[in-house]
Amino acid sequence: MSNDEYPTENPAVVTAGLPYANGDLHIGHLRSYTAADALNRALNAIGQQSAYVCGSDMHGTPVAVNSWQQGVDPEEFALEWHEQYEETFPKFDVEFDNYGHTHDETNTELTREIVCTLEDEGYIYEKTIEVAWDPEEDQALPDRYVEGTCPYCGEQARGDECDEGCGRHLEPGEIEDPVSTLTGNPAEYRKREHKFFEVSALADYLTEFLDDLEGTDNAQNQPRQWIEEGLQDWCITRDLDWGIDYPGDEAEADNLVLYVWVDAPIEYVASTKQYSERVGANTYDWEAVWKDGQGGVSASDASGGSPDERREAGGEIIHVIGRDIIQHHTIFWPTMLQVAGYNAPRAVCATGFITINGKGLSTSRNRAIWAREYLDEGLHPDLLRYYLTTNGGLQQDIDFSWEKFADRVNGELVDTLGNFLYRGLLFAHRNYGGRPDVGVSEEVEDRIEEALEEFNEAVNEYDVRGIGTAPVDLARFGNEYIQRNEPWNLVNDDPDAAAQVIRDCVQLAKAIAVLAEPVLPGKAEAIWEQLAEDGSVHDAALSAALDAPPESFDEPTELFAKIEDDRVNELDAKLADRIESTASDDEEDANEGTAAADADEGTDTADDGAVPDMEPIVEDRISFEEFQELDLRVGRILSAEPIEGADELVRLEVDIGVETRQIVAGLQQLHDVDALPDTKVIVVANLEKAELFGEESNGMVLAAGEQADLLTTHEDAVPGTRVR
RNA sequence: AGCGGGAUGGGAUAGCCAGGAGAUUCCGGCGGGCUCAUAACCCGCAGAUCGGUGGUUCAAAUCCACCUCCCGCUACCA
Repeated sequence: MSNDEYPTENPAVVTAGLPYANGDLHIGHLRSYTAADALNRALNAIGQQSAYVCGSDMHGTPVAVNSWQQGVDPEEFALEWHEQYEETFPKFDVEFDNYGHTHDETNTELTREIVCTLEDEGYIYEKTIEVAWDPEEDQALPDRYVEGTCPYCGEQARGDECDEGCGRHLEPGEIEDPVSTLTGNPAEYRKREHKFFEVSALADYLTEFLDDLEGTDNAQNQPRQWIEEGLQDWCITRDLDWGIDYPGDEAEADNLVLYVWVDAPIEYVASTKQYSERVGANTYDWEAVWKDGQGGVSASDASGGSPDERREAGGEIIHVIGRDIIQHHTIFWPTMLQVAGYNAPRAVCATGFITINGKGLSTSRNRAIWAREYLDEGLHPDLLRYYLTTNGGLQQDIDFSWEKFADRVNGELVDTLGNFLYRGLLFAHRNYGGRPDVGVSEEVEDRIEEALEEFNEAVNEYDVRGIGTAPVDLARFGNEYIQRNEPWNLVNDDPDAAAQVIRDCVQLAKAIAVLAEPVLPGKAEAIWEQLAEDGSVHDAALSAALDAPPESFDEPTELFAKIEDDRVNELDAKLADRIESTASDDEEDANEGTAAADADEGTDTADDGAVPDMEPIVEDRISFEEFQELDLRVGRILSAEPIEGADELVRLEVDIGVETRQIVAGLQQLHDVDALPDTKVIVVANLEKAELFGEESNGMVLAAGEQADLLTTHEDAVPGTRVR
């Protein structure tokens, strides 16, 4: 690659993060696919050769677990999702030049080849670790395939994480009393050889890589921190039978499969390769992009040449991803590429998250706008593309609500852009049958050139928002221009001047079509047709914005329709109902009170700040007997001292009458520790023991809220008195 | 708590990396204009000490330090 301004001499590739073949697509996904799609289209428009590739991520434990639970073959399971994605993307005009999947032959072969190179280069080593094993099925139990007891807190936990207890990450082999989630049988531990990729040896390379990396700030700053903290080597194999077999006879016999994050990013390369093979290397050469265009590089050449030299030669690799997978794209992936002798990415653009009505998107709570649902509503894809790409900067979190959506669509697309095009072209058609036969005025030509320049700058800064707002800004100018010149009066007073103004408007319309193509491809094509232009706007270069449109064209039609308030309310109500019903399925009538109120009032007051930051009262009532299970006692703090190395934790000796307990509490920064002794407190005496920072905590001291306001007694109840 | 990302007129956003004109645009409010156009469009007004405090500088929204609050990740939330 280069760090030269686009367009460069090298071919470019834009990739979007692979969708995981395990669930429906929603607007969170769509945000990065539409952004990357727009970026790719814009690159092409400014004359940069560029391809847009992606594919479905088929492997990994979740697919294995879910398909197994449904009793279907994992390949079949994942392929079904893959096919759905493949059908859905074009409906949003997300046009991949190639869309493959990680289980196809190209990716499988390429992955094995790359892993072999990593081995040959000496960056892979074996290490024996203990893994859980189901003796009956004679199968290893990675990650979520095993449950058991957390060795730290005694809670029920998953193989890789104590998810309901202390939250600790668990290394393979740590969990006690392991049980197979497949059969429910007790699992045993077996020693297994696994492969590790020596990421830690490449810290210097990564630092250098990050210095040149373009894209969003977060993709550059986060990994710097991880490097400073020290990089861990990366276990790249799993005991699974779903995935790409680890190359080599011995490993294959062992049933070792590559960790899903090894083969997933390689799909970027594989997908580019498939595209290249389909159109021919003369048209698009994947090796020129990913290798260095010098006819392939052997591993030894790769490590020999300086990174700079290899960069100059290769293509412009641009990754668009979600913020949650920065680590994979800025640590693991570039080190793999480097060792395997491939080119480094030029840019990593990490998008922010999306909230719905101000709350976090949650697929399990059904708080999401699903891709299919949006289409079923009959809404034009360009509307959502526009909203998602122009609402804020790429790395900003953005909020979605139907109200905001309608607001932007109506104000910017309908009133500004749509209305300018319609009034201008209608005027032109009625009075001149098309484009008046005069040249463009200098003012308008200058303004269009300025717009093209801004567009070009936006592309160079990966500023998708700027790409999307460029046509709207130009339309805004158009409205101001036509208003200022009043051609409807000039038609009678000064026909030549009128013709000039309308000529300018027609040119602006054409420029808008060209500028709108990346974000509003469907609507841009419609403008193109209204102008009776030949060919497709998708193939038009940016410079076409200044070429004269055809002399005659038909009566234009309105490009966009307003989204009326009723429609917004309807969409909003549907969303609210759906979230509501999902919630009630889950937790019965936990939200009964508010649900009833909402049903009557519509959705206006549903979520808005009516309730301050207080947590709602838990609606599920417990019985008196259940309450009795809590053994609450009055206690008196005898001593308190900070725990070394912990910021908040204090070790307390508490007299609870029958005995003295050691209890660890998070009070250090909220209380004067020296003043704690002799304070009376309320203790949960029968809470199970926990270990924090190596200290046993035998019970829990009650305190209210963030400030840890300690609960105490009002009169003189003695330690040990039961609270009821 | 550590680390990232934020904080800009009533709401939402741009500008910050490469410091200097009246701080951008959208929604909303007020007043006016136009009538070609989808009650659309245009003009004007009100409204921001650019989260706070210091510092660097001739000059700070922009750079530096510290702090406060929000959002994520991680977590010592027993």
